[in-house]
Amino acid sequence: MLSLHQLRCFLATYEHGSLTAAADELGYAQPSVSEQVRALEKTLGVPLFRRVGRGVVPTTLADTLRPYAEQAIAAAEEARRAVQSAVSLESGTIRFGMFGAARLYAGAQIVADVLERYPGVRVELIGQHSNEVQEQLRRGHLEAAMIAVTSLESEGMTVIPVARDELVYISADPERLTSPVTAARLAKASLIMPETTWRSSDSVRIVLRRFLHEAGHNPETRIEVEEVETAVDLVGRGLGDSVIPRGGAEQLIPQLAPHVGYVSLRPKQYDVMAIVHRRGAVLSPAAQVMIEVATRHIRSVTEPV
Amino acid sequence: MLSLHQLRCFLATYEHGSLTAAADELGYAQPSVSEQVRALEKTLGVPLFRRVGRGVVPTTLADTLRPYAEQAIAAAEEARRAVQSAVSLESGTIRFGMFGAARLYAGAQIVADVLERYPGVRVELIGQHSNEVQEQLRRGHLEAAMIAVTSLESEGMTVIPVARDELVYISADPERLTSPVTAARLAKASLIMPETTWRSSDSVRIVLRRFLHEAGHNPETRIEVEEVETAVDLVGRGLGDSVIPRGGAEQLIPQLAPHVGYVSLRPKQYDVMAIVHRRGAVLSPAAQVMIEVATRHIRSVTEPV
DNA sequence: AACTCCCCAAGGAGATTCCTATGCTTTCGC
DNA sequence: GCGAAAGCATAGGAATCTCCTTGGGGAGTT
Repeated sequence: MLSLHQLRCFLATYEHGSLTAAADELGYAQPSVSEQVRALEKTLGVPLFRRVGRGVVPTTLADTLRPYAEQAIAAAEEARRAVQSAVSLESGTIRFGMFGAARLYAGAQIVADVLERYPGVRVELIGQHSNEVQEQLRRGHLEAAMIAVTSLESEGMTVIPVARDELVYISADPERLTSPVTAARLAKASLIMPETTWRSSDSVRIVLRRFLHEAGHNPETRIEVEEVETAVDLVGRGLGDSVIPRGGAEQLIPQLAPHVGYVSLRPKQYDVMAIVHRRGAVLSPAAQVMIEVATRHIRSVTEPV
Repeated sequence: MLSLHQLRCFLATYEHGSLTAAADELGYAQPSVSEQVRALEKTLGVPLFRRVGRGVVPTTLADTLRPYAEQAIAAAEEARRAVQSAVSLESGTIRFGMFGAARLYAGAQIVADVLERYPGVRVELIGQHSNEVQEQLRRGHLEAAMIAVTSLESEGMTVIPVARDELVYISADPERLTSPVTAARLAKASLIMPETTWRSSDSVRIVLRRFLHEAGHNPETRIEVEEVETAVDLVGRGLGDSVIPRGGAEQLIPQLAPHVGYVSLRPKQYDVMAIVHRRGAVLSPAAQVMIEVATRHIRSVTEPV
């Protein structure tokens, strides 16, 4: 009989390409994992891995199985959370994924709002960056999240756009802010971009890449930093310009670099924020509360999609 | 640890409002179901049923849990079905290795044939060059492949020759095509050879090296290119001659360099194509299908071994 | 009050899980 | 090449889990 335990062992093995590594991760001895995987292969009646010298290699049947296994485990994981949070709306923890830049909008206020409505709960806002959050969603470690997306399609996920924020060009030089910035001008600009660690998957970067490519240009940045705050600061010192969401600009410029200004791109470009959760998931009351509050706040400081 | 078995017992109990009835349905004794449900309540740390005189009544927490339990069980059920249907070739992926030059024979047609026979499957033909494919076989990333070989012995591999294709000398100069080319003449020719990256291990090169060495000559090429197409094109411009499989010549000359002709070597030399897989491996149905189709096609455009 | 239905508890047989130790094959570094 | 290392399989035994049977108790029913 198929069991979750077998599926867990299977997935760990699939991801590591190794029984030993899987056993390590799961905290078991190698033969135990080996036994579970073999039992799974037996109940399904098909080989899932080829044993080859060093390590194991998934067969195409393993590829077929994987998404189902993930879904089963995620459902079990969510079951646990749902029950916990059903108890907890009076006394437990509400956990919700949110991209780091959310602090530029209304992070603290969201928490305050939830706490006012449910005085007994503990609130956790998880996540540094949209991509990290998405990974945690996929693995079922998070139930739902509000993140920046570049596509409304994501394998196995439901994406509900909530709001969008315009990307604006910021500069300390008023000369460059007299008219909207085209792709051609942007390509020539000396850019300071944040989120270096996520550079290949950061939503602002992706939008800009698309923007430039369509006009036949290639994106190139002059300075790479991690924090949006740092980027704005450097722009303030005249070391270059940058492109950030308008919400970030309005929030940060007055306190970090008052003489910096901003102007639209032409055509206007947007960062889209969306609620994301596993497709078909039943959302817990706690998640629904968070979604409602977060959506309301984000909408109050941005424009509708 | 949460298990599917517990969830199954929970659901049956939830639906019947009775442990006895659930046990009946599941084919267990009543205390067994009772134990599973109790274990589930313990791992979740919440009560799922109130025991009232006659039968049991789900709590609101049980209501919360139910959809997740159903989803987890459904996912497991679907996993089983998906794997079954993949193994019966109704769906799933067929992955097969094949050397790049296969496109000169019947690459696309092979895929079309498999798809016609198994409309639900996805087909992946992996590989740029025979040597790269062999490496993937060795590492177990591929189950079986059709490649060009120069030896029927390969460490740990089973090699089943399928067909051979003659190597022909191609030239834009009709003078040089009046009689079969001997090793002595070939050694003096100004050669344009493809597959530069694989030059030391390319099967055509190896066959030619052998051919020349036996007659006491050393191979030397004038121009090195990557693509067979490029080589044929250059031969068409009179920059030199080349040696390629006859299948490639027949395919490419009419479209790339119509006035180029070809002639045999003396003695005739051959490129041998073979099915290769790890020694002792039991081949999946998918691999067998690919082998059958690929063999049939290759044979239809070449001569038997 | 007796009966019935249905749950819980206890105890034991059998299966499963998980460990350690060991052997075998492949791979890697010298 | 050849020894060392990595990694999976096998074996055997201890612990745990599963599932059974039997028996007890509470709550409706007659």
